[in-house]
Amino acid sequence: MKNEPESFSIDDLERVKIEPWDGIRNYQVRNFIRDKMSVGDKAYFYHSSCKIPGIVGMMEICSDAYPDHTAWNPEEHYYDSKSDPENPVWLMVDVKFISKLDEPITLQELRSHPELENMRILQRGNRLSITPLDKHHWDYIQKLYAVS
DNA sequence: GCCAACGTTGGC
DNA sequence: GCCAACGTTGGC
Repeated sequence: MKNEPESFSIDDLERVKIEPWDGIRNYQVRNFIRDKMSVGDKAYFYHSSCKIPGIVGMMEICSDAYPDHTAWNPEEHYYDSKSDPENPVWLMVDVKFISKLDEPITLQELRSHPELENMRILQRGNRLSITPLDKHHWDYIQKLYAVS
């Protein structure tokens, strides 16, 4: 799950422990959190659009998908007139902090492992802020995680 | 700041 | 339904 650390970082999550992952405004990503995610699933937190992009920690999904109310408020940056309480187009999930890496697993490092080359987040042109991970990719990164 | 890649929008 | 134009993402 990607986020720009300037808006919300792993340190922020460590501080608040649980956070609604709001602001999803892409249908593929919405369908993914709605249909494929379950409470108890784990996710890597990835910092994007920053000096050293990469995996910085781990978290757990701790809610089902529910309406993203920030889409209803014209004051909000992610306001979207298509969505309202009667017809909530956009959804979010709550995530819970698990751990933070002392040293991030950088994008550069991820790319250096041929075992990971098919990971969605590493594909050219991938723009989805949340991407599913194959189990073998998750497990492989777990090994990198253990030594970071 | 640049630019490739992609999703969305809207005219037709 | 097509597709050009536009906005956004995100690495570099």
